[in-house]
Amino acid sequence: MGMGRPREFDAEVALDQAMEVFWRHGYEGATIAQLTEAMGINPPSLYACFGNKEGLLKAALDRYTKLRGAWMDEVVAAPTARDVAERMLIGIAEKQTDPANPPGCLLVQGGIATGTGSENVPFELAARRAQNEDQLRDRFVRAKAEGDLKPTSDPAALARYVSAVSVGMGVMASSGSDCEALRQVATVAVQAVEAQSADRA
Amino acid sequence: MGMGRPREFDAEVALDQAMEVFWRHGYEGATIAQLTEAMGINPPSLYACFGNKEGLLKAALDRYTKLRGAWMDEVVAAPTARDVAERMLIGIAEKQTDPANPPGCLLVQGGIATGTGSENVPFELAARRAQNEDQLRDRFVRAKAEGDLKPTSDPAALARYVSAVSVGMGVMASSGSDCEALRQVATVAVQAVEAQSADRA
DNA sequence: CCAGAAATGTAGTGTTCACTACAGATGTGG
DNA sequence: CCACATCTGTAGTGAACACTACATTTCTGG
Repeated sequence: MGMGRPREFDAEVALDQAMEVFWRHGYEGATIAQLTEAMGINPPSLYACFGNKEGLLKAALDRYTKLRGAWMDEVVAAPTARDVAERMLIGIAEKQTDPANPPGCLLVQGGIATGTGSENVPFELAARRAQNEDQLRDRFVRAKAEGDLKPTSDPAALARYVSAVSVGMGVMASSGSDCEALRQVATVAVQAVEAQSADRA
Repeated sequence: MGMGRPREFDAEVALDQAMEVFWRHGYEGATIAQLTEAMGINPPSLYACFGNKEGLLKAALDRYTKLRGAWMDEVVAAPTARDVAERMLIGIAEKQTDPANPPGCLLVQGGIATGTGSENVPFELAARRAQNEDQLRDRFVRAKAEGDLKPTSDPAALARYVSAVSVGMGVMASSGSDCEALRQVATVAVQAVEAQSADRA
């Protein structure tokens, strides 16, 4: 009894291509047509190999986390907690803007869908968030002028930081974190602003 | 020449309902059927009043930012930069987990689509992110045991914090922020971890 | 009370989507 | 070389989607 016709494509190479599509367009924004084209195969091959669209995503996530797992191991190998945080966050800044990859993180971006015809919606949302950031920056500029923030502080960077933490908390909340968890994040986050504040008189 | 039949629904009330649907399901995840049902109107009324789905989203965003604008005014009225940050971030922790509203922030959640049949994808992504957080927490527990972090520090909260900042940076990157902007955020963020570190010997 | 203007409800339209039936191709074991 | 198992390409399938034609209703101005 024969073993059947062998597969004509490399599953790992195909997964890399699928990962890129999910990364760039999100789970729902990625269509089977886009995926099969990027993977260089036809729909029946995709379904025979990965079950369905969600199975393909999970396989791509496995590959993604495996690739990043090696990097995370390096991160936690840093000598101090401070250095761990620095290595991780600075590394993320570089990785997530590396033109070799789609921007952002698959684990976040995968949930952001930009189906054909509504690619501008994410930018519309980003523009609204930027308004908040501007308002914060103006306030921090004033704080610096008043001597409330250190002369060496960067009000724009601080505003961006608070805005980024807010966004992170928003994603956490939407995936089920409770108020206490968010409050813990907020409490820690405030300490960075405190570190930029002038000493009390 | 008559003025036509008057509208039978209140546009602002309908917008509130639409905002809730976009907030809960994201832009693409929200279907016209869901929107019209929540708004208590039929599709032709929706299109006559708001143009199309994207027009409805923008109107809902306008209403959302208007509602939050009042709150942001209170936030920036705090006496110091530190208090501004605290008021904002603690307030967000409470608002985004308030059961009266969908979880998270419309300005972020609007871009996260969970169309019918794939509601579990965001949780799948969240679970993968939680793995990273666990790894960080373990590392920070060790750091505390080694005396690297202060005895009063909370390793789990620190890990959640670093994870939240990472997510926020991911969203920023995906909406166009460059490496330098992210690096600024990272640099500020590290200072909160530094504040929890024991003094150098 | 009547003519015109605008909103409403019903019932679709064409398109796109994830997914699959089917026939042919290509391999292995006996 | 033959029976069988598995992959491949073509060509669809039904369902869901955003959006709309149309007839009807409800109002205003004269």
